[in-house]
Amino acid sequence: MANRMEWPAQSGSLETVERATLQEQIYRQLRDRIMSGFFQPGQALSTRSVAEAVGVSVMPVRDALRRLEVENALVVGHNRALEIPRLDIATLSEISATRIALEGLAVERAQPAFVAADIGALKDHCETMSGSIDAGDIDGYLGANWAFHSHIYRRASDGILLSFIESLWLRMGPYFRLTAGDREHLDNAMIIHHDIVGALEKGDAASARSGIVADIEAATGDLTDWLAKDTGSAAAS
Amino acid sequence: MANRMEWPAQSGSLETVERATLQEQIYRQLRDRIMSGFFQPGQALSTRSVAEAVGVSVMPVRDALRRLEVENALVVGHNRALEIPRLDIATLSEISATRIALEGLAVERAQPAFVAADIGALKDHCETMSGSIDAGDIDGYLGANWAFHSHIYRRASDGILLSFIESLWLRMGPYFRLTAGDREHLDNAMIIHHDIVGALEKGDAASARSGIVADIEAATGDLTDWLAKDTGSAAAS
DNA sequence: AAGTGATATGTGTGATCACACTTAGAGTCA
DNA sequence: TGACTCTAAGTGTGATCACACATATCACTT
Repeated sequence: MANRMEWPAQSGSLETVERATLQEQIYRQLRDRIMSGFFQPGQALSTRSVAEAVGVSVMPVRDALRRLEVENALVVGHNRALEIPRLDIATLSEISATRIALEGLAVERAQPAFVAADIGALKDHCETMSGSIDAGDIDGYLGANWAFHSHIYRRASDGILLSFIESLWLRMGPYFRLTAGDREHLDNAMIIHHDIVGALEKGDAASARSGIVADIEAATGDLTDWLAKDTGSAAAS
Repeated sequence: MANRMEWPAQSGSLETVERATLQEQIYRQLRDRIMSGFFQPGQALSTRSVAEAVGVSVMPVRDALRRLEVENALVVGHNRALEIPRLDIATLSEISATRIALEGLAVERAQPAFVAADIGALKDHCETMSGSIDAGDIDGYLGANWAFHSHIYRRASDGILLSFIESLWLRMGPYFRLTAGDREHLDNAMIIHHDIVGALEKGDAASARSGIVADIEAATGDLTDWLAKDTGSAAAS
């Protein structure tokens, strides 16, 4: 009974996306929820519980969960059920270093392909982020933040590199929300974002890369502090 | 009939690995064959054809193929069937840049963890490679080459970073064999490998990284030439 | 002879069932 | 009271079936 999933409201949105396989719809829904921090680290997602929650058979759920497992967004847990992976400092360090390597490469590759419309899109995303911060809308901020970054990376890759970066964000998704409430962190992030836009506007790939690296290191630093503080106090199973 | 798979000899080895799910055994077998260049680029691998070839139902094959699809080792092809992806110059360039970023990072992270036993293992792999070259054993060379590299990367990561690197090798696997027949390429590669071992033995992470980068760039250069020559002559569908 | 339709084949998708395995817990016995 | 066994629930795994869809082939019509 402890594994009973809470699957509020949004469940109906599964029918909205027509013309896609059930497996694809479920995958995308779970993926969005993982990246936006809907699920708690350690929460179990078994095929039957998810299948019952969305009202389909286990087959498409099985495919969706397996896909997420391969992408490192889920790991086998307690009694063979898949669950949201917990993050320790060592793993966070590895993920951060990998993010710097991949996202740094991506922004360098993206810069030559950037046109005025891309700069405009990035500025729009920055506007959305600022507005969400003022409104206290963490979901809005996180969504715009990913839209900002993915717009850049999508100019560098149409395949493998982008899928790797998405996998890393998916892995950190459940934890992004935890540090996104801090105003100081958010203000600093916005400064960095504007620096990145400015660098890309000037065609300065090296500075753009430095900006991305600074953004990743800031997020990693905040999360490292949070993890260190958390492991000291929380003993919840 | 054109999609009829040829599945010679080794098929029996599926039963050798006990204590693993069928899906896992099939995945591993397909994975090894892809990385060693057993399958031709463009060759179709449908669930039913593979299931019939190995003598199981479609379920475990379906899982194994999906996993490989998520890892970019297979792509949806002609009539929705999965097939070995073809490589074009632009994709090769992206893969190469990503390999440099990730494998360069991995060797830098691995260096501090290296001990004498690791150096010895690398030298053993070099011996195997040299012997395979002299014997004209391409499979032996490719296997030892991957063993050499993966031994290094395994000291840097137990998870995400390693899985990304494996995904990239899996993506290039079908093409490795094509340039591995050139003696000049092989001799050059062996020099680089010895340089890498020497750098790691001295604890020189920067030189080790340079060696890895040189190895990747050499392989990429040879394969780029091969692809350019191939697209000029081959018009086979 | 050329276009057009029906048909056969191959494909992934999804549902349902049976099974083996693991784990937690209640029950029983010493 | 403690240790043990047995049972029940929960889990992924694999087989089998039916279905929708895409493609190619062949016969039929014009």
